Amino acid sequence: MHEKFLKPYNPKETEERIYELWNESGFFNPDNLPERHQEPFSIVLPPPNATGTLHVGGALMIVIEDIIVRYKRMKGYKTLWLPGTDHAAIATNSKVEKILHKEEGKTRHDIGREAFVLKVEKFVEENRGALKYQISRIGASLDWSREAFTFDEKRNLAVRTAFKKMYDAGLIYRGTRITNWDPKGQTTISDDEIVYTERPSKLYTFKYSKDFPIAISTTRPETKLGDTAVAVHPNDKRYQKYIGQTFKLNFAGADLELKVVADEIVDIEFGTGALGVTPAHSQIDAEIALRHNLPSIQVINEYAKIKLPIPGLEGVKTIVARETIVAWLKKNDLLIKEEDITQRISTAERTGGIIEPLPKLQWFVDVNKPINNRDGKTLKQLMYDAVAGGRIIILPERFEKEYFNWINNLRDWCISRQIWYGHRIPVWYRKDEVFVGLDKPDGSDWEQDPDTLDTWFSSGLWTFSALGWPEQTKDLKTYHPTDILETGYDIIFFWVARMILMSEFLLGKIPFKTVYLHGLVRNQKGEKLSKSLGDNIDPLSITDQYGTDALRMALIVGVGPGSDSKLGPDKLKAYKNFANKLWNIARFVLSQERNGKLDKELIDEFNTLTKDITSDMENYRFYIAAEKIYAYLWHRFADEIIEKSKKHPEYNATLYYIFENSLKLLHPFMPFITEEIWSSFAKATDGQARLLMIEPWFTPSEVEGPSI
RNA sequence: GCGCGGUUAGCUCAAUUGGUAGAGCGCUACAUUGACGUUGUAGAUGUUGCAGGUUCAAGUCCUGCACCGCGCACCA
Repeated sequence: MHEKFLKPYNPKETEERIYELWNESGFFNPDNLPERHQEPFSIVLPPPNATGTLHVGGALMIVIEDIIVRYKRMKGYKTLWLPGTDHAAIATNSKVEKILHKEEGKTRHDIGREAFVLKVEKFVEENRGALKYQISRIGASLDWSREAFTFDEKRNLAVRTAFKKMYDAGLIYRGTRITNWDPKGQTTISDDEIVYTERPSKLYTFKYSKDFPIAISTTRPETKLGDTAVAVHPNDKRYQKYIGQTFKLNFAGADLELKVVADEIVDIEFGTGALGVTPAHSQIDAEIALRHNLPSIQVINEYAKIKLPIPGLEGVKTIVARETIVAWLKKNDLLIKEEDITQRISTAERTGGIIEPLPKLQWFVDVNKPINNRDGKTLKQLMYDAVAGGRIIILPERFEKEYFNWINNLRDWCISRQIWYGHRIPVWYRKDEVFVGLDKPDGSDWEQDPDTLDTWFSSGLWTFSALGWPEQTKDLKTYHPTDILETGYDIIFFWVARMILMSEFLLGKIPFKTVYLHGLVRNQKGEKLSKSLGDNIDPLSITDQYGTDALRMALIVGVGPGSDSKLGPDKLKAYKNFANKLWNIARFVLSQERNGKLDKELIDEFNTLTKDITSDMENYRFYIAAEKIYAYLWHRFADEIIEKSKKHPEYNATLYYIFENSLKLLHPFMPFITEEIWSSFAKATDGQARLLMIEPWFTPSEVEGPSI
């Protein structure tokens, strides 16, 4: 017996060595797998943010995918798991801006676009290495030779190509719309990047002036400086007589011309049943304005300050302006009511800035335009059909409903951002000319659009851009559509839906066959782990303390797809003990001579277990499979079968047989310790050193003869 | 408002298509220098949130309710 078994299992000493062994074997790369691996199987890694560090949620993602990939590889598939990182435009941009401000007290505008982008790129490069190390420590059997980055040369070509194709099909347009403006990040964001928070607020009911006959309610009196109409419901008897009339008046220093219009969208029950229409600062109001051909007055600028040249208000922050106007209303005896309400505030996901709806000239993806070469279907329909038609399965199933619900409410996707780090929009302008193409057109005076693209635009291409698209590579033909997309349920809209959109339109194919969604990992109190709370546990510190295999088990066991889980020391300790138990089982088995014949009854029992576990693996019930092999090894094999063999050495051959094959079943879950133990057993069996990682998955075979 | 999930042992959670409610941690007692960073043996704690219904049989299916959480919409 190897003397290593005389000491307790030491994960620290083992893990890096084993990972190196796997890496050097070349088997992470499907091209190097033995002959029996023919049928392809592929997963692309959801690329973690290049500037971030791996958190426990990221570790869960790695673990689930590694389990799937290791299982498929052992089953004999030509298995590719493709790694990459995401440039995460807004997140990275704002992170570097923060650092710049902290270290040099400067903004990006102080140092200029070029210098800023260089700074970001340097920062990203430094971080990617650290991230890659973290991922490998979790045991990820990723093919690093194919590593991609959402912002490298090839992916940039993919982005430009995608933009051009969509533009040519009329699916991308430029227009002035009410957008979600983030005053803090100084950029627009998409609807999905908004996070709602509740806060106490006041609902003011007032009259614009003494002579104006209708009172209205608002939570934002300061925007009323830009009102151009008052809308009422066509059936509302109270206001019938005013419909169509126009009133000129002065409101807090602003000269307003208010037309009374009738619109179905107005809720008779709300407030006074009349709605002050501010076309420049409300989505709904802009729609009303469009229907009634109303002018639009912009009140607020990009810094959330009053833009109008009104003495005492110009340049004042919106919140201050609100107080000023309320005071003016009170002074002029126009304020009728002031109620306390809870208001839902829109904030920007990345910066926390309060969203200011502003009319801006931006680029959009049209989700409702019929597409010629897709039977006149819209992008919305393409997204819908892929899932509704069963070509893509979402697990757990309930998320399919959320997916459909999201699509039904989907509006055009704003894809341009005013930040500097990201894929530059491939559009050039010269006077009144607009050129959309892969590269700058010939001739002078062309200027490229200063904006960059929403990071999810490039992420949406990931399943095929990572495989080389637009070039028709061998990898693309072999591995696309990918088999499984595994990610957190929190980015189903951001990412999963956008990938389906892009792949369906650009390739006419689904990007993946199955979507497996995992839940959030929470701390022991059940709170969401967040960086701001400071409890964002580094998975590597857990690995150091308990071993990676224990971390993997603790993350997996008892956690079904889509459900949130808690991670605490108790669970980690339990699986650390299991690793040690396994180590001692190995020590005991190795100390026995391989005597006797196989016992039919015990082998039959083990065969049944194997069939169960295999079926669990095939049906994505990893959390159950892991628990079964754990319970069997400890409480059946160690507690009963080994104990029995102590009095009956003729069982020893059976011990070897079951334990060696158990290592295969356990390997996807606890790859390090099983590989380490296997190395001692493989030699004991036939003197050949083989990696457990590419051993064929155990297939039950009948044992002849009676039980011992 | 529309929709989804949860409610099971002191705690954290399982229970694959309906078939005697389980695990880990914790707790109690006993054993043990044992292959074991201990581990093993035995044990206690449950009207599976509440009220009905279907069924030979319900944690699981149906109806209603309560509480916790989430998504989307509205948010003047």
